[in-house]
Amino acid sequence: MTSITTVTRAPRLSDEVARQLAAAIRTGEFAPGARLPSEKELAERFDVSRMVVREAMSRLKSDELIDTRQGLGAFVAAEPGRGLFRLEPDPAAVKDLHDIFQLRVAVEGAAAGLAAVRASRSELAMMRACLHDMNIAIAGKEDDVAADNRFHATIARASRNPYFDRFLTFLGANLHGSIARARSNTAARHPESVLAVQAEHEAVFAAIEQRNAPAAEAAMRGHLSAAMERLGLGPFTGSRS
Amino acid sequence: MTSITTVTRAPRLSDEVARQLAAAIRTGEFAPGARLPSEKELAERFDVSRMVVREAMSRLKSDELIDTRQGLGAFVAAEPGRGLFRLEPDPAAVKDLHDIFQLRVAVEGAAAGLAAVRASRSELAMMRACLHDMNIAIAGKEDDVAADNRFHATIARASRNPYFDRFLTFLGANLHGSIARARSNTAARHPESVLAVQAEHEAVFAAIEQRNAPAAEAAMRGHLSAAMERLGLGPFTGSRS
DNA sequence: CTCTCCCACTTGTATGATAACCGGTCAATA
DNA sequence: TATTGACCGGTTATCATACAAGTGGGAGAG
Repeated sequence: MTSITTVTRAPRLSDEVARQLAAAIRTGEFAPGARLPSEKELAERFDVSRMVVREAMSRLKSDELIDTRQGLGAFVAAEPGRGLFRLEPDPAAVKDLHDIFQLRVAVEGAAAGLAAVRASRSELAMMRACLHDMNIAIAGKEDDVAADNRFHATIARASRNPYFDRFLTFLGANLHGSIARARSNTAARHPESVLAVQAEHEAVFAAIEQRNAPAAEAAMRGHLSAAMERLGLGPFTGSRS
Repeated sequence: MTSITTVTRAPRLSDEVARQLAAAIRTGEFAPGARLPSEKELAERFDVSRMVVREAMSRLKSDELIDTRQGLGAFVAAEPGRGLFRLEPDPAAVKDLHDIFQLRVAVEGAAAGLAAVRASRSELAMMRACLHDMNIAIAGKEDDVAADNRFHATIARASRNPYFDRFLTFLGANLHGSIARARSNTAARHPESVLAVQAEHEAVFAAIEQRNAPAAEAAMRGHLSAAMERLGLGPFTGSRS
């Protein structure tokens, strides 16, 4: 046994049914407003029990793809997928990571601009503390990723717009795993790049502290664009003030 | 009977169970990685059948809040809610609409910047056609909302970043309904504001056509910020180049 | 003590039954 | 004729039970 790998666990039937129904809806096979076949009929067509169909439908309801009414049937939602944003990037596809990161650059840049206008005294202090922690780590030839994340999270919160905060948290969660993998491929961080990163952080903070929104946005974009290139995801290729 | 209203339809049990479980997970009552009580136990605790619990669990699985393994049980996901972004604004809360619109300003501004760099000839032609249609409508004292939407959609597509495109479509779908309601509250659009809107559109297009990314971003932000104020959602209060 | 087998527990799936609900038919009635 | 109201077939919502399949631990053999 030379090439052992994780076994492919038998997929749950309801997953498969949900997948197929969702695909049929998204491709327009079932148009918005149209009525789906009854559970009984779907169960026969897929050759599964009605239970399985119901569980699949339950998921589609949760995703707001369909809408069921007792006694009437199940109907494709007027706007399938409204109210729900999902991103399932191919972790191997650099293009996907690049595109998602680009979205983050745009949003977090704007968040920094808002933070420059709105950050409270205590939030500024928190940012300063993060910079301090990172400096200490650098002096000890280490890399305080936690403080880095805290710094960015504080700025997002300081935007005083919960949707910026939530969306950046969301994007971050999706990028973290993929980035960690991408980073392990490239060589370890150059020791001098740590200093560059810290300089960028200082620039962002300085602009926020001075309440200079355009400068804060530009600095954050510069920082994240540089981060993209350091990760081998290519340049931002967007507008730069 | 002076104040008749629609009756409150009895909520589905699985909805309620899913809601309570999701709340328990999000508040940390069930920590990430922790094992949930068995379906049987939950069924007894909620005093419902096991099916209802299973349907609720199915939805939580779909939202990536939990993860079940046959024979083992159900476990809270390591990062509950990762891979899923939902916004359920209170349509009556102006603050929510303001915040979401602000996010749109940031993202669509960046999309315009990217479009200035990347838009193809045919996409430029499409934008021009939309402007033309809107001008015709204005001449006839009408308001071509469809062309307006097409114009914005084309720019999003021209960013050549599918995530910008998808996210803006998502935000648009969520804002449309609320905006329509908000607009009906205020008086109908001033006739002169239509001209202002068109001037803003022309400015955005001109910058894109000239491949001037910063100008395109600034113009789009200006346009959308003005739109926010026209809708009575307050100013953008962010960075402005 | 170690190894193996078995069993309790859990989720996944199937089946059948009942209740609630909906739209339409159609006869009874004013 | 027009309105009402009971009824019917079909559909979803819920329940109950049973069995299959996967997991982990513990009893018992060696």
